[in-house]
Amino acid sequence: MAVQISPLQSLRLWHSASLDMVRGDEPDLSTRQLAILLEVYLVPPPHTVRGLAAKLGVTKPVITRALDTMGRLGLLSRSRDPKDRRNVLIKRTVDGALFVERLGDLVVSRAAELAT
Amino acid sequence: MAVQISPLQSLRLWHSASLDMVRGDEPDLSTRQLAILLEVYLVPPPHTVRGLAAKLGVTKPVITRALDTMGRLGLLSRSRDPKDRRNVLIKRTVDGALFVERLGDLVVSRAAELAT
DNA sequence: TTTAATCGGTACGGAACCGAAACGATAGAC
DNA sequence: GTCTATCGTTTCGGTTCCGTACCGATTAAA
Repeated sequence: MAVQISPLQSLRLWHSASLDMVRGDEPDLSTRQLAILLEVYLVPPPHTVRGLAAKLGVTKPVITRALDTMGRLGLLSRSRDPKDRRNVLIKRTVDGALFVERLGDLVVSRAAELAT
Repeated sequence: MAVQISPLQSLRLWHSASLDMVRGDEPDLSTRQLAILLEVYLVPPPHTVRGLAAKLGVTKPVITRALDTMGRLGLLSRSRDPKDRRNVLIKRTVDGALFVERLGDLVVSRAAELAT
């Protein structure tokens, strides 16, 4: 079932959601960081640095730095792939799952408030 | 008419929209910049630096810098308020309106692709 | 007219980020 | 065992951003 939404509603939804993120206590993530976070939590594993870099169309250090920052925030973690120790597997965390869950609930509640 | 959307759909929608922004040619705006841009284009004027800072819960220099950056990109412009020359009024631009319009269309098309 | 309040912008030191390039570690080919 | 390719990370110089504090300009109050 596709979601029915008008351009103006889309913008208003994104607007209020962005405002909530900026105003919130948690440090607001950059667009790149958010894209990485959602990729990890919405797409089935495994996730590697190289794979994420290709998916986002950015260089590897961008991913490494974003993982450093979000790792420090506890939103995700890294571990070596035991099968191929060159790889690093990006894993979900409990805190990260809660964060993403709150994000989804936030959008839902903002969407419910939308007028035509 | 409120928009009906589930948490998972919300996250998938934000995910694909973020990916589009990151992958796009245009430099991807930060969450704060996007919040400012949408505030200016969705809320009736006038918009001042101080007002935006209060609305977003950030300091003035954050707004000044964001206006510098997005002004350089042609997404909005500044001009002194002739009524009270201490104020700076933030104004919309043609390029900015087109950018925001594309953003709305992008979300709509991504929403249409969503499965349950 | 002097004083105080209010605007946006700037200076500052520190932090995070950028892409390109080089690096060590690991794995596979020969 | 020796190359070679492929990982993720680090280094590099340069840019952008952060909040605090201060500045010049403008307005309003005394």
